[in-house]
Amino acid sequence: MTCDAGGTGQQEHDSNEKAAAMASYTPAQQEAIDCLDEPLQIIACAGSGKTQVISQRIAAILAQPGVEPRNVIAFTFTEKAAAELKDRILGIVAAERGEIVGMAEMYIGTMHGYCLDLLQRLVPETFKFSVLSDITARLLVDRNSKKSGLTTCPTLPRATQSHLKRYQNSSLFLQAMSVLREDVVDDAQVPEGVAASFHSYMKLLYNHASFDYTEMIHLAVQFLEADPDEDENAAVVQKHVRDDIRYVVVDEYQDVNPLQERLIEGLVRHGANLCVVGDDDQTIYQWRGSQVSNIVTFAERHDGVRRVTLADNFRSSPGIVELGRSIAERVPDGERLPKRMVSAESQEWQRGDLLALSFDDAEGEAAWICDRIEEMRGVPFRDTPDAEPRGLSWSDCSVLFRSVAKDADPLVAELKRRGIPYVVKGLNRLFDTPEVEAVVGIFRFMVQEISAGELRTLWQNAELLPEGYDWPAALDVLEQGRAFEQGGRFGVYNIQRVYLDFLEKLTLREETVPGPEGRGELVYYQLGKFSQVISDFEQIYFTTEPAEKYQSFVSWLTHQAPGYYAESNADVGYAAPDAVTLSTVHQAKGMQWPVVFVPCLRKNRFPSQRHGGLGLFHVLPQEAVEDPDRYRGTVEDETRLFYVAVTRAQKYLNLTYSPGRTTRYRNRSPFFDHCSDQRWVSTRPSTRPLPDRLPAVPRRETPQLTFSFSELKYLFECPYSFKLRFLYGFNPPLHEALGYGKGLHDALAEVHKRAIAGELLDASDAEDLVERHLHTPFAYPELRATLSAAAIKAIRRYFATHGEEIPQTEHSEKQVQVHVAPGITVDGRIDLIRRLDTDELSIVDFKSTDRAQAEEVTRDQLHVYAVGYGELTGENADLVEVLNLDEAGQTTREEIEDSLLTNVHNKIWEAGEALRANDLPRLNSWCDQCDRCDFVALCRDKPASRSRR
DNA sequence: TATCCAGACCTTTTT
DNA sequence: GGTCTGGATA
Repeated sequence: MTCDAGGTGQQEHDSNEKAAAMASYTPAQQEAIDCLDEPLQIIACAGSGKTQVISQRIAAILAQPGVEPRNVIAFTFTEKAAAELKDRILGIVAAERGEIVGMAEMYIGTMHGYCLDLLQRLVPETFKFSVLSDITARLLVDRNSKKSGLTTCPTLPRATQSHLKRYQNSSLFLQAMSVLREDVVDDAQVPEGVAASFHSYMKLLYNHASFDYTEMIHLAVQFLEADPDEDENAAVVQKHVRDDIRYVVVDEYQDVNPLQERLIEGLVRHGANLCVVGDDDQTIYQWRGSQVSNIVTFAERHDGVRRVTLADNFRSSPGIVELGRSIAERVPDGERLPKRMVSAESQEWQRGDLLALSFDDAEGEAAWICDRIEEMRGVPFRDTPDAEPRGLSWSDCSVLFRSVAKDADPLVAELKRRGIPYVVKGLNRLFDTPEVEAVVGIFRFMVQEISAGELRTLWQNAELLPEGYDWPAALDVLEQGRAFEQGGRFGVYNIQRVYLDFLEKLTLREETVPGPEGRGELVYYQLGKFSQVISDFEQIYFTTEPAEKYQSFVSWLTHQAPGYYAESNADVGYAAPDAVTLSTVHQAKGMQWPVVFVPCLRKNRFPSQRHGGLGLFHVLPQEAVEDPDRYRGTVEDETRLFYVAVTRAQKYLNLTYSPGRTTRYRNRSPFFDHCSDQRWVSTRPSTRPLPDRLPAVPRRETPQLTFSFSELKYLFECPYSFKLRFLYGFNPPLHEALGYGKGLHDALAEVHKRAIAGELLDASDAEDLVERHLHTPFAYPELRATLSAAAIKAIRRYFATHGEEIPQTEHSEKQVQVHVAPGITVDGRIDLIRRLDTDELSIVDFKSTDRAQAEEVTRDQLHVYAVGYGELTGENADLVEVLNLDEAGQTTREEIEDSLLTNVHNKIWEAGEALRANDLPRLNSWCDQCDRCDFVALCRDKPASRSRR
């Protein structure tokens, strides 16, 4: 599920009223919107209404005769930006032309998501692949430290060590492995040993049926570039691109890396129109490989490019805009596109709005910031020139740090002391809390690193022992769990199981957490996060020898994991709190606030000094890479980052400095001095009284919610189980048979897709299909054999009972989408849609006995599919069927009724609203739902009348 | 005043 | 491993 909880900053939209009244585009904006047939490059300065222009242009594309939504692709950099853009486009299209059919088939999202989707729709060999996160990729490499090529990867002579080391250098290794695929690399310059490591790593990835983030795009690009006569998959992919793709829009083009550039080229090679949107001044991710030269040389690389510059800033006062411009112009001319941002004067500038102040120490600085935040509360502010003024509130203020982790502490302490509500983003400290220390203690006890007494002390100190807790029972879970010599299979020694059982026996529920009101929620959030930590680890180490597995887990917890997992304690739920935002400048990209603080402007911090340590260029010679400096970070990069920080402010900007504790950070940042010299900026606070206060009104915003069908299913079944699963992050224990159901689905998907293409498979293909699609990484050998035999049988059975209907397949894995209300969208795929002999159109959902991902399909869910299908095709299906692939399985078949459809629509809407209000209660009493629930032990006791299974 | 050297310190993060 | 700082030295 993706959700822009917003909460903290307003997205870069000029508010919805403006969107509605936006008959008035500037000439430049209108030119961009109208240009549909030439390659278009939009240079969008900060606050220039970029998202609105893109949305309007896409609406114009869709309004052309003969253009269908599936002909359009729009890439954004984050899922959040995608949700925002999608909602805006749907809004415009609905207002201009009412609902249009097939919107689910317009791709708006990240390039990674697109490539994964493309592969898993068109290339059967990839159906079983799953995606590794940074964390799980690193676990995989460390677990297979030799096989992955990590420890055989040589370093260059000037490094202090000759090879990369397990654990210590795995993230560097992964960076190098990514750069080798993402960048333009001169193969001749890559040391032989590194090339060999790369080969090993790729082999490991494919053997594990896993993509890392880079590989999704890399593989898609290979299919786009390969000779279609030589590669069947390439032919299929390229045919799809040639037939379907007519418009490609790329947002944040300045952050595109060379591999992504190749993807874009591959998609438009057959004549699709390309529009790129970006601002070279806001490139802040070079260190991740993005290449500014893409945007600078775009016009040279394409014929007949129309270039439109959106220079009007609708966000900020002239003071902010001019200050921002002076910062951008610190970057030498040759490195940026010429442009001149001007203020559209949406905000008024007054002397004293922009301050640059020095303090003697960090405490003084923090105290002043808090004073200023309190002082700003209630100050009249107009969101747009024609809006009624309202009083500023907490959520109108944000504090942007170069490094939250290093610099935010004094301010956090002061905010806390004064009781000002705040939200911190980007803090890497989940593992510092006593609660998580106590949880880690569980596993340190299991490997006999600490005694039972010490464990209990940890839990006491963390204040996590509920009233009347049963310590011996809880301890017994751990004793049992560590009886490794009993010789059970690895699957028996399930870490997640132990963890959940321990919490159960301790009777630690959200409401039994000791302490003040609200602590239960925070603690449960931490416990849920930890459940995720376990999942990440077990996903890679599940099949390791139990004793070794627990030992590895503990050392991973102590040495590696603390660096990975961010805690954001106030982020529970979608209800946006009225609070001051503390965040890094990076995370503030795309946001705006009336009041912005940029504190701790110290030399060596902002701009940040260059980093030492074993780095990328100890593995790859820098000559192998084009423009190696971008991986190192330059002053110009920091300048652009500072530019981003300053241009977040709409009206009030407070730049402050205080010396840091160490000599290194004692001096003022040159950025601070630059700003002090600008005439818009005052170096003393104004003594002029602030205008009369209004009541503080927090900005209202509607968070974007997008959920999948399965998430919706949980929300319908039991809101509290949804909360445990998706808000807190609890994961059920991994099951040994995991992957069985997915494999069956995938095999049948291939059958149906081939049928659509006119190729009919039969029972004799069953083994081959299972071989290709069944991936059960957690099964022990006998189980794997059993599952494989069962799958073959199930598929043969399917051919026997439904073989005749296969030619009547209309769609397989059809992507559908239900747009329930502004900001609430449900996404999903329908397994199969087929025409029956009765000429009725039927929506089919496959079911299999895969305990770990049992899809208890409800009538509601099927009707959601029906609604989605209706929105997609404009045509209503007649039936919904659940087809059970089990031996004894029964097929159910039901007519679709209009009244049910309306009902479901309302029900989704209600569920979305409840989610936004954070109203996710438990079911009233124990019921069948609870019997099946993985987390019932975290929720309630089993009534005595229910017998144990 | 210029130069040398020991010692301290070490960011950002989406997919 | 690279960079910055400040005190020691020429």
